[in-house]
Amino acid sequence: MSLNRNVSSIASLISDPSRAAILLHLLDGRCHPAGDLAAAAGITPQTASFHLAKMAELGIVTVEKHGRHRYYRIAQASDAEMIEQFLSFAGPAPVVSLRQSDQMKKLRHARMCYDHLAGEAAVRITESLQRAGHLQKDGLQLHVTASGERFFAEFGLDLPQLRKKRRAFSRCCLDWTEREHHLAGALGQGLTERMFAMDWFRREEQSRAVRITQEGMQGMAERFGIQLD
Amino acid sequence: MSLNRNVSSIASLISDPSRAAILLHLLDGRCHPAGDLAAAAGITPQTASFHLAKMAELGIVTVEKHGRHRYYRIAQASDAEMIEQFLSFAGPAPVVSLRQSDQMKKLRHARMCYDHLAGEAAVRITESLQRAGHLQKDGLQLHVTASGERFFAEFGLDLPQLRKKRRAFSRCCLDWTEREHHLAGALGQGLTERMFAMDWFRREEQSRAVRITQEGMQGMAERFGIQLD
DNA sequence: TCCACATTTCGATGATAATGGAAACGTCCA
DNA sequence: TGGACGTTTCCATTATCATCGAAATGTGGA
Repeated sequence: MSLNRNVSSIASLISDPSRAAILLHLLDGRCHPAGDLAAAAGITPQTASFHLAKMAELGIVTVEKHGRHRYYRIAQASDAEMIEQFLSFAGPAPVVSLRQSDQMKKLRHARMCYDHLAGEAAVRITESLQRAGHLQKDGLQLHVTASGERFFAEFGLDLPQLRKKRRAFSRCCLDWTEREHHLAGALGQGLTERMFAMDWFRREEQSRAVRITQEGMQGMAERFGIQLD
Repeated sequence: MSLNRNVSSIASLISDPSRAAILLHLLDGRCHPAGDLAAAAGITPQTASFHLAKMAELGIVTVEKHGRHRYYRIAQASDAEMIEQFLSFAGPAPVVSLRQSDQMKKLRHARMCYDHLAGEAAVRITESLQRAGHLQKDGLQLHVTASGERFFAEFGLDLPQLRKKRRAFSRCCLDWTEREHHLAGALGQGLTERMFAMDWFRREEQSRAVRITQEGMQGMAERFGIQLD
């Protein structure tokens, strides 16, 4: 009567502080060279390489060689969401420094969750889309309604194209700072991409945090009826 | 930039196969003497005691002394739900034996998730309550509507009493076999208790599985419009 | 009072696994 | 071609931790 092998291996992945630090760093959805991850976790390159090899073997991260660098990233959005969800149980990390608290505020406000937007902004957008009848929640799925089809098309998204991708089209992702759901899947990714293309958001350097621009404020108010401070 | 201490400690709790087996056994919400848990995990009483002490220190389980036995149980429903959710990521365990597959079928059908019903039956009931307009989903909350108030009262639940409990009144709990939400919180517990009182369900011995009675079949059809096989 | 039994504490053992030094490999650049 | 650099592989060290035997604690029953 033992648990699935996977449960234990996934849990032990997170249970090691060094690996947890690496994963947390990778949660921004970007590619990171091994050296950066070592620095982020406070370990030597050898040790980081050891951990990364282990994670790659489990299929949770993938490598891409570019010159003498090897860029790692989380393999699947669903894994990133799993880690995010796990974070939501433990609650936000205890605040140690002012600088950290400031960073946490930014993360809570808006951040990347692998390849889509998370945080207050994402939750509010998702709520707005449901309220407007563009999305309809059904279990862990978020169905796009007929009006939603029109809305997203007008917003500049190519839905048929997004549906073709080999991943969940539209689904919920639990937000660990807001404890609410936000839009994930191909649609979440596409919407996020589009909003970045319109310069509504800009990524902070070296962080998962995302900054909302003036255009973003205005656009969110006009298109989603959301007032963010 | 390291993760919260809790994240690692909780993860390492699950990452050990023996502890995982113990936790899985405790997921039925019942109290279990230490010896039973040792047997369930396939370890000696000493080792089980060691693990249980560690879990108790983290506050994930609590002890109750009765004579020369010490009964352990999962301290909080939210922790049980956390473990259930974690299971949902890894998916169901690989089937090894026919006996196991049979047991899994039962679990998928109806089981206890700490103190409330889970599995297909629970998901269907929750869906039905939403469809009938008695419950309304709002993020992770499930609001009881005015018609819901009447329905539950008529069903024999004392809602004001349930609201008084020092825990979430009504919330979603992700079902790891169905990958859908079911009703949890004080209301989920109360509803489950009431259905057991009406003899709609009966617990299997030594298992989290729950059997539906003839009365249950009939009642579910009449009250919830659900046809379970 | 004595023994059986459930459980814990203590102590020793053994296995596992994270870590970093040394060195090798491959790539970029001069 | 040679050297700097990012990364990995190999290897030895170390620390941690699960495990169990032995013994202690505490409870119930005869």
